Amino acid sequence: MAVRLKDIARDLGVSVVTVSKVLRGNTDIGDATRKRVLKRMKELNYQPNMMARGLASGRTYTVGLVVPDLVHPFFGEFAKSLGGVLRTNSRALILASSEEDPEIERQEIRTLLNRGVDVLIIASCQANLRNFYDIGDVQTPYLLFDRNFPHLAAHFVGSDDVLVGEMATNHLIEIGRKRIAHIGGKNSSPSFDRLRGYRNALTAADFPVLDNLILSRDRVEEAGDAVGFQAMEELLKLKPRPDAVFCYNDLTALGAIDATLKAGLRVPEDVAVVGCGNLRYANYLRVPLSSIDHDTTALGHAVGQLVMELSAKPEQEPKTLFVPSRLVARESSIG
Amino acid sequence: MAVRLKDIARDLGVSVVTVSKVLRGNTDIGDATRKRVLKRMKELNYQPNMMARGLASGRTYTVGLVVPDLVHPFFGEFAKSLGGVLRTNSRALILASSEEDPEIERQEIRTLLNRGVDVLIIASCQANLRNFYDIGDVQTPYLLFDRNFPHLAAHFVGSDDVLVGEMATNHLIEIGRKRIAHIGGKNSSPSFDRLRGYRNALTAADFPVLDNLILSRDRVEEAGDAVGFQAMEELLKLKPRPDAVFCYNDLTALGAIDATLKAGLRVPEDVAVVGCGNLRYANYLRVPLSSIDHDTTALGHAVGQLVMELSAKPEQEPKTLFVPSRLVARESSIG
DNA sequence: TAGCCCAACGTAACCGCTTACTCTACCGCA
DNA sequence: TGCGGTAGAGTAAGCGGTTACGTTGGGCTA
Repeated sequence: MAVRLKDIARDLGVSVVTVSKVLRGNTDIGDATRKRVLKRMKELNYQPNMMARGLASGRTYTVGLVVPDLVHPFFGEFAKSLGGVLRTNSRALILASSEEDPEIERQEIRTLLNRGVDVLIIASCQANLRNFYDIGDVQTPYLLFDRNFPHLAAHFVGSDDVLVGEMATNHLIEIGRKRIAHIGGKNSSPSFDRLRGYRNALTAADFPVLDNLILSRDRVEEAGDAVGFQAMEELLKLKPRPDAVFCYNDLTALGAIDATLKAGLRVPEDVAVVGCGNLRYANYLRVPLSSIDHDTTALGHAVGQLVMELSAKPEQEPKTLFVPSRLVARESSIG
Repeated sequence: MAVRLKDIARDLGVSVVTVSKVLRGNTDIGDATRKRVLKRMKELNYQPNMMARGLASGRTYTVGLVVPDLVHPFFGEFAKSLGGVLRTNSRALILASSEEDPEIERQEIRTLLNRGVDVLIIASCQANLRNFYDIGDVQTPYLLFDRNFPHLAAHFVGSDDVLVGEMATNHLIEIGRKRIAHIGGKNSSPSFDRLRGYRNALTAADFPVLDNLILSRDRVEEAGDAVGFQAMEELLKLKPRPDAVFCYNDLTALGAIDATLKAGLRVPEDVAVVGCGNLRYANYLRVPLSSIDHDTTALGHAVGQLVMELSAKPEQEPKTLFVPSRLVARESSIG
């Protein structure tokens, strides 16, 4: 059986409360007693029972994370980075995957709240704010990452996706492309914002924003390659056809490149492609992919930081934190 | 504040125990009472407090998972698949990443045990059994996956890695290769076993097993591409040089292919390459990669299954479960 | 020397739920 | 008619901590 406070108290002839106070660094314990208690804890390798502590104190030293898809390298890297921060702060991470299904997401959020997580971290796949709202009856602090709800006064940590869209598009402009298309997503703030960035960049360069060069598609996260392939096929039918495309993410870009090559065209000579996410294997692809890198590690650290702040002081003015992104140019654009 | 059993009991004029019994499906409650209780639970959207339940019952409906690296798609996919099974069984998943560091791993295991997980799932990065052993003082059931300790009587779910090695090597033999090399790992059961499979296959085909064609390297998981690159450079210096290589994993294979191409040789004409893991992007690589697919989804399901059995009946004869793997041949071997 | 305060520790209640028993009718049966 | 059995409920005691207050005794001040 595990060692309990009671065991230590008995061994030392003090009360459980005294031991508990030592454990939590309470100051009203004498130095001699404190040392004896600490010594005995070491000896017995005492480990507090988190459930008991959680029940009594209302704090669990646990944070919940809900992501849409663990397979997505972005979320994997994020979880890893976040986990590191939490570990050094003695917090455990309860993980839930929503599989990009809003209903599952709500269920998972409920579950995590029942388990009494101190803070909830969510990359929500809800299409809109309303669906998300009914987590609002709890006072557990939460923060959004990657995907934001613009009109929700919540903490947010993520990329500045407008900037991301601008960077990618500007890059294509700078390498001399004239007809730049965009294959985007739907129903998520990164989709909207990257598209907005794309428009901004074109406008700033006095390029026309052509509706038929903008394709917004569903399922870009789960089946991006197929979606990108099909979207690119459509774009290539246009006359004149685009000479560049900014894709919502790397998977979409892979599909787009595939379609381009299958059509007998060259990347980047005929069509330059920029993706988003900078996946680990970008260098080993048929055409090494130019991509926007999100610095997921920094993102994880930033979120971890905020989580610690929130668990110390739950009520705070909503903060928005942008983690800088950068373009990594490879052969798909600068062949 | 959240709804408690007490609230429901008060509303209905029954005792807390009665409500608790209904909640757990205890049979000694009358039908009328049961219905009233259930109705009120629905109305108030009652959600049991897992910490209280855990504390009182010793069962938490929580399982702990320790993986070496979340970024590795294998573990990401596994966690996703497992998470699905657990969700349908109302279990939560606490995730810990050991970063391939044995010390962190032990720390995480301790943490998870303190939190009272019902079952512990581990892909251990301990180099040997001894380091792993001191989790043995607890009676929390645990199961190993992916990486086994041959002499530990523990539950194991994973691939039959000997078979994996044989399949990969046989494939290379079947396409007519004569000098088949192996770039392998160190200190993990998959490394040993895949190497053994490689030897088996060669021997069965009356091929010599040449030591200079076998390179066992550290860090194949975290930095596989660099490791593979360097190892391949070495192999290519041999005279005569190998005409095929079976790599421990896909990342290693990517590095190996890279080195081969950089040396001015062709894949697969001069050197055929087979990897392991069948990563999602295998099709989009410079040279689409032949690889052994592990069916991670099935693995997750199998583990989930066993977890449920163990949480119902913790003491069981250790089981070993192999999930079938299959070869997916692509251009890196059958160009 | 009375009075007070504070350091150092203890008491009791409680967090929300489960577990093992106890209690009370009421029924059937000999 | 009396007894045991049983269905349907309740009681009490924890699980291992924490929290808000008490309680001590000794040193200091006036």
